[in-house]
Amino acid sequence: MQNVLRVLEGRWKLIILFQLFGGQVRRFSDLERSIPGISQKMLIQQLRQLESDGVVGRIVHHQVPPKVEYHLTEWGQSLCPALDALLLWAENAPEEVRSSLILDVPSSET
Amino acid sequence: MQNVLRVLEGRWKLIILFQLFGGQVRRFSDLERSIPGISQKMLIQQLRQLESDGVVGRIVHHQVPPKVEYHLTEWGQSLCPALDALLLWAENAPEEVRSSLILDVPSSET
DNA sequence: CCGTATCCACTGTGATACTG
DNA sequence: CAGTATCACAGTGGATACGG
Repeated sequence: MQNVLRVLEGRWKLIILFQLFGGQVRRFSDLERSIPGISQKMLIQQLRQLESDGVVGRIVHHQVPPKVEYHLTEWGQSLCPALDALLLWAENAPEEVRSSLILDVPSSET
Repeated sequence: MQNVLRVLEGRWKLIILFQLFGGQVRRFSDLERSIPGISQKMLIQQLRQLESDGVVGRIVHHQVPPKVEYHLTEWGQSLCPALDALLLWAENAPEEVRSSLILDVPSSET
């Protein structure tokens, strides 16, 4: 049990999983763009861990330029109900938590 | 969203939450005993964070000996469906993940 | 019983630069 | 585009001892 929960540990794991929610197939650069604040290193690291834990699958298309796609495995898919419940829970969060103390305002140009 | 998910980050958060599942009211020492491997420091630290994030409530009974009880707040209760789904997911985990590489065999006595 | 304080090691995370 | 390598740092986590 503890063992299994550790699969989800890591700052970006759940966020990544949400991106793959519902059977989506996403490219590396796609994920990178969709998750503000994540670095390539963290993205690849967490993906690799999820992959080796059997939650995420990885498909390499041998092309130029390279193209790699990620998706939920079957077991990963079975996480979706939990993800869904989590989403619902997060939406009901009190304001103090939502805004937290974390203010990252990436001033997008001018 | 990211902000809200961070409430659940931390090695013992989910495990603690599972102990409080379904409206249980548990004492400090009770929790400590129920979670093998956790230290007092970690238990109190994670409890305090959960408390200040509004997930867990704390009730002090001014007695000798002291008695403090923890429980889920209303918002914490609304996490239960997710916890439930997570439990179901964990039970469907492939064997490789369940056994993982973590073998902690605390040789008891002798 | 329920914490707090301190010390210390480790590992998770992040910025940056580089490669196939 | 996708990924690796390195370095540096902060926070987490663990052991132990002490206090109300």
